[in-house]
Amino acid sequence: MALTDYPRTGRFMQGRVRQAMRQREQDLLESMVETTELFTAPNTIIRRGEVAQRSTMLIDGFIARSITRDGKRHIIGIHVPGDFVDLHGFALKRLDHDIVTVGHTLVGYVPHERLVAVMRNEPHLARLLWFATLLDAAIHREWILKLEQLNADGRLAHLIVELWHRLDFVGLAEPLSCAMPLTQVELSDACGTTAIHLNRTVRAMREDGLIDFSRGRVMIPDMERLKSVARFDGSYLYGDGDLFIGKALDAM
Amino acid sequence: MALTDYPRTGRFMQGRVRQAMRQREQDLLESMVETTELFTAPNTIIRRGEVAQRSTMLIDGFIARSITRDGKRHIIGIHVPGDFVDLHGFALKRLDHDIVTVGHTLVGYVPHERLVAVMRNEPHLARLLWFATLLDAAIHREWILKLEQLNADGRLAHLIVELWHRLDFVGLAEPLSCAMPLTQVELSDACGTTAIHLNRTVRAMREDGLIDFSRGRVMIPDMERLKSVARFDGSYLYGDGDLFIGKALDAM
DNA sequence: CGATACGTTGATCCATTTCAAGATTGGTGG
DNA sequence: CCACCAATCTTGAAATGGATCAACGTATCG
Repeated sequence: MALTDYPRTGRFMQGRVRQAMRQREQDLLESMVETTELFTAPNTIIRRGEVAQRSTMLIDGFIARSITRDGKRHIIGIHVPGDFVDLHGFALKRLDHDIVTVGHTLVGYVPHERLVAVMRNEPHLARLLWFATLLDAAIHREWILKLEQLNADGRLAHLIVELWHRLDFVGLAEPLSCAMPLTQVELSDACGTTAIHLNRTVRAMREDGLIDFSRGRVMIPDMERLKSVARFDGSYLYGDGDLFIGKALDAM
Repeated sequence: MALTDYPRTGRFMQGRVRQAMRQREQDLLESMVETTELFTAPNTIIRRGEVAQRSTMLIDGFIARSITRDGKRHIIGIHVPGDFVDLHGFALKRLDHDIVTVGHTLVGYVPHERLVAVMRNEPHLARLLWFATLLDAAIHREWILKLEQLNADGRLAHLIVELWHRLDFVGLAEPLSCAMPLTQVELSDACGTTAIHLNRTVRAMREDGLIDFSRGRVMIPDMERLKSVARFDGSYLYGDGDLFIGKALDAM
C-alpha cells in the first residue's frame, strides 16, 4: 500500500459524512496539514498531560490511545487512516491519554492556530469537526458496552469486526480480511484480559474457524458468525447508510 | 433540596469552565430552556434510534444512559445536575443509547433550533458546548479504563468517587457523603457485574469501612482509601483546578 | 547467530457467574 | 393501621472464566 498516492486528508469522514464536505472545505482541510511524519517503529506521539499545539491526522497505519496505570498499559481506543486522532486535544488542550503508533504509521500535523481560524470563519466545517469527536465518543460508548457485556472471545470478535468496518469505510478492507498489526499483547490490552488468556482465546476461535491471523492481517472466514459472537450492531459507527445524518448536519 | 430556587442552567459547567462564560452567555443559555419536566418515577426520556428535536439539560436528580442488549440492560454513563445530557444528539441526530431518569428528576428541554442559532451567532458559547461533549468523552475513556483495569470492588469504588467529585463540582456533595439513588441492580449494570456479585462486594466494602449506603445516600468514611481502591486520578474530569483549560478555551 | 520480542502451553488459584431461594423494605389499597 | 404485593437486598453452593506463575518454542532482525 503506497503511502502518498492520495491526499493526506482524503479519508477524513470517508464512509461517514464526507459527502457533506464541499470541495472548498476538502481543499481547506488538506491545506491545514503543515507537516507529515513517518514512524517505522512504535512511538509515543503525544504523552498524557502534555499541552499540544497541534492535532494529528492519521494518514496511514494504526494508532492507539493508551493509558498506563499501576505499570500496566491499557488501550482505550484504536485509530484507522482518516481519523483525526487527537482533535479533542484542540479544545481540551491537555490530553488524558497517550497517543502511540502501531507498526508503520504516517501522520499529518495540523497546527491549532489553523483550527482556530476554522472555528471563526468556517462554521460548517467546524460542525463536521465536532461531529468527528462525537463519533469518537460513540465508539467509546460501544467499548464500555462490550466490556460490560462480553467475555474475552466476544470482546476480541467485537474489536476485529469494528476495525474491519472502520477500515471498510475508508476503502482499506477486503471482503474476508483486513490489516491487523496489533500484537496479542496489544489486543489483550484493548480487551481488558491477560495476554495469556487472550492467546488461548485466539486459539479457540481459530480452531472454531472464526478468525485467523497471519502476517499482520486477520482473516474472517464467516463475518456473520463473528458478528454474532461479538453481538455486533454497527449503527454506532454512523455510516453513510444512514443518509439522514448528513442531511441533519447540513440543516444545522 | 428545593428544585427551583436556582437558575435551571446554573450548574452547567460549574466547577469546570463556567467562569469562562460571560454573563450574557449565561443568560442566553438560561433563556434557551423552553420547557421543564419533572419525573417522579423511572422514565425513558429518549429512546435509542429516535430522532430528537431538542436536547436535555439535567437540572436536578440523576439520569443514566443505557443500552439493552440480549435482554440485559447496561449503563454506559451517569449524569448529575448541570449536565447537558444529550447535547451530542444535536449533531448526531439519532442517539445510540437510551436516556432514562433515576429517582425524582427535573429536566429542561432546549429546542435544537436554538442551538442552531448559537452555532451561527455565538462561536464562543458554541466552543463551550463542544468542550462539554469532550468532557463526556473523557469520562467514557475513564470508564473503559476502569472496566479493563479493575475488578468489582475497584469499579464500584471508582463509580462512587467519580460521582462524588462531579456532584462536588456543582455543590451537591457533602465532605463524607453524597446522593446515590441507584439501586444495586443499577450499580451492577454500570459496573459490568452481576447484581448478586455486586451485593457481596458492597457487603465486603461496608464491612471494610469503605462505603455505606442508606436512604439514597452513600457514606464515604475515608475518601483517600476509597480513591486508592479505585486507583482514582481525577484529572480526566478537567476541574477548575487546572485553570489553564479555561484560558486555553478563551484563546480558541 | 545471538538477542529480543512474540506466541504458546501447563498447573493452580481466585473472582465472578449461575441457579435457587429467603429476607427485607416501601408503597398501596382496604 | 394493617395486609399484601412488588421491588430490592441478601445468602448459599456449585460451576466456570480468567488471572497468575513459570516455562518453553519460534520468528525476526541487526
